[in-house]
Amino acid sequence: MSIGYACLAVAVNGSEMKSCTLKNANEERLMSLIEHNLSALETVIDYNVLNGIKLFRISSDLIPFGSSIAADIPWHEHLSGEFSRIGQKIMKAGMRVSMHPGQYTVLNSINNAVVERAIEDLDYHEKVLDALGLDPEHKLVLHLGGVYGNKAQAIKRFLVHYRHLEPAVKNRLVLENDDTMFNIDNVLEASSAVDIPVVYDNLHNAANPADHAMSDLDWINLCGATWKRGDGLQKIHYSQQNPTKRTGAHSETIELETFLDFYHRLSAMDIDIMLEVKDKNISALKCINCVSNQGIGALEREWARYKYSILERSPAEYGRIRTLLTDKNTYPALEMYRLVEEAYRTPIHRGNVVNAVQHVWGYFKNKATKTEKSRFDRLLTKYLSDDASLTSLKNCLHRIARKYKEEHLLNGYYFYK
DNA sequence: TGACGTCAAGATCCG
DNA sequence: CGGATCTTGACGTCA
Repeated sequence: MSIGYACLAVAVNGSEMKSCTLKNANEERLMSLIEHNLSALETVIDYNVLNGIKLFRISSDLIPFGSSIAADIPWHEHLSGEFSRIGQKIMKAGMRVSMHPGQYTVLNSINNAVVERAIEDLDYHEKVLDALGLDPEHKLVLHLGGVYGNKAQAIKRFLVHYRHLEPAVKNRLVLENDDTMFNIDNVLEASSAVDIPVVYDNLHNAANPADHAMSDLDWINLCGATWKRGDGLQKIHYSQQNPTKRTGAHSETIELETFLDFYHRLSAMDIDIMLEVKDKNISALKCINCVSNQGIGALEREWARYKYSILERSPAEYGRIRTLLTDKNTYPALEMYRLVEEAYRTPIHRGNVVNAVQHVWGYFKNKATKTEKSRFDRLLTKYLSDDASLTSLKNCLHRIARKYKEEHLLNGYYFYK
């Protein structure tokens, strides 16, 4: 059982992907972007290994225009050493990765050109996982596509096109229910015709349920049967509704209570859970640390990252968590994250913000230049009189932290959450 | 024709 | 000039 997150890591220095617009793309530029992105990927993989995260989705943006203009660039040969090194790290850590072509990859389109591009896109994704040297347990997640007024026909067309895919692609392909068109029943029907494993997405199911209602657990059990030997553990997507956005929109963070309730209903099922949530690795670590004992050290590392963003909201919670972690013979993960969530529910008060800002400034006050100090002072004054946003004040500190390479601050959540 | 989702690039505005 | 903030881009379907 692994819990993971998708595509990008928050507050992980050097993990950012780069891209360019189509009109600025040329072979040289793309190649340098690819080199950069591959190194960013390695940074994320290293971070995952270090933090015990064993499930991760690689961003489709790894190779910009990977299925169109970059398809002619032999990046996998130029960078074969890097790819296989990263792949080795993934395998050695027992990490499982995946990729997920988005809503615009439509294999069942009624437009042949769109189908062609979908095939090229799948080939591209397969090429990345292949370059990493990963076996078919590392999956490619796909949606069925469009309905075009006739679901049965649309599924039929998907199956026809599916049968013509490269075997390597077929070996990795898994299908997911979507939040507007093909519900989990539709996907299971398509799956049964050609034996494609099915990824159950709980929020998509809530937004777009099957005709006959069943519990998450029952659907997960049904989908479990579609995962065969060689496919690896059954995989599901888990997310929570964002209360301020449209139905089906992912939440900012995973609420522990709700997640644990879901998780415990799975009881002893050995499945991989991909979280789809805005704060990515932050929620993944929270969930991982709460479902198994990762050692008090893991909690201490988390506390080091949360520290100033908790202080910014609630000095009381800050004090409680500190006290909680003093006994090194315990593993108070649940209590710690409950206090963290409580602090994040606390409305932000200017006094607490300034207190946290001053703590962070403490890292630089002896080495900052005159200009940096006066800029900081000026912004702080303006913030106090409501003439500057908290964001600009924190961005100012973030810049200084980058300049002086304050890893402790750069790896913390303060500048990001 | 706009909305949908996603992220970073690009453009523009501000002091 | 640097930094903050808005807009665009790239993808395809559907209302």
